[in-house]
Amino acid sequence: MRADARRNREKVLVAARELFARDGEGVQIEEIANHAGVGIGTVYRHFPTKGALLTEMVRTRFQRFTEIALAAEEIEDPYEAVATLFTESAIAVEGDAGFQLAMMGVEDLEWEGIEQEKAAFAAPASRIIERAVKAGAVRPDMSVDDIPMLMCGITSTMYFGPGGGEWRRHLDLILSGLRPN
Amino acid sequence: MRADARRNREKVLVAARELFARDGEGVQIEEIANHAGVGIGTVYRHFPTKGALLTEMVRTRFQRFTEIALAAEEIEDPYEAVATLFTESAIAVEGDAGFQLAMMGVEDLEWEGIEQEKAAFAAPASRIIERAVKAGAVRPDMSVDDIPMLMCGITSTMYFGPGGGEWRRHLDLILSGLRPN
DNA sequence: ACCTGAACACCGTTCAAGT
DNA sequence: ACCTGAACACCGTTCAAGT
Repeated sequence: MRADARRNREKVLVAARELFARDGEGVQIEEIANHAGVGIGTVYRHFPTKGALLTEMVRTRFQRFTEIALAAEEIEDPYEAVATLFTESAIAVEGDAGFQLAMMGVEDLEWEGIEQEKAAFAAPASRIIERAVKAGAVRPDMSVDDIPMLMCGITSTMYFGPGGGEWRRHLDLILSGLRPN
Repeated sequence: MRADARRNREKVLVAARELFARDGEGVQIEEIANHAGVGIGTVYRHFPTKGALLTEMVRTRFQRFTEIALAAEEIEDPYEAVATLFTESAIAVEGDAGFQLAMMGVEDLEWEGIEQEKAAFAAPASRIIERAVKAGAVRPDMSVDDIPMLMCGITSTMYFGPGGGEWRRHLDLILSGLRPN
């Protein structure tokens, strides 16, 4: 790839990241192109469809969840590790439409190497859950597979209520639902 | 309103109900018009925008939740009444994109008399919650206002997993999160 | 009054012309 | 090789002509 092409690709990504975080799926390609200082054609040269560009955003966001899981794993208390995993992920999602799509869309979006990235998240996340199960800090039937589903539910609720902060209560209810008994 | 106009309006609603339940927000106005056997202009004569037509669908769906709440109120066991309210609502939502929008969109959609309809739902629903709280069957801080939020979360999760039936587990976790302690 | 569908606007996408 | 933006396609919406 030519140096200027690489630079343009990067400019598109930066612009898309910013506008997408602010405006969500609604951003127009032309707006992204203007903001990046390139023509629309250039955006399409690097990302064949709008969906492909969004997918690239989601891919980047996704890695952040893995970092959060790795950090949460360091927490001593088994239950606190689980609670932190959920809470930190939710905070990352809050106010960034890019993250929200990442959370709501994980099930349908596809990209090269998605399996590895899912596995990279699942590894620390399973260890956190398993430890909490063994310690009796969460229901014995809890599994990693519950995480995306529950996070999707919490995310879907982020614009609820006046301040939009009701998701904290939602999270609270979920966490209490994960406790044993 | 002229008799033929009224008939046309009804035909549009029937067509919209069917196609909207099947295909969700994606249905095209032209498709609805064809299916109803009228011109596009007629659809627009009765519903000024696509959003207005969708809102009308949601409004109809919404009343169903009130019926469910009234039926659930008849259940003797205070906890079962709460569980049934959630479960029946979720079943109604499942597989009908119209209901799903009703659930996901309650917070932003607006229509004439929405307050009364919300109140009509809130009345039996609060009685159910209050009774369960007094009986110690759910957390003492549970309120009617939690219902739309939680149902929105469950709905957002309806296409998860292979069969799309994982929402039952989600509901299970939520219900267990609602128990006292 | 109400119905109809050609025409317009908007936005995602393509591609011929340019460097 | 890569960039550009005029042109095309699609779909929501309008409105002049018809009954």
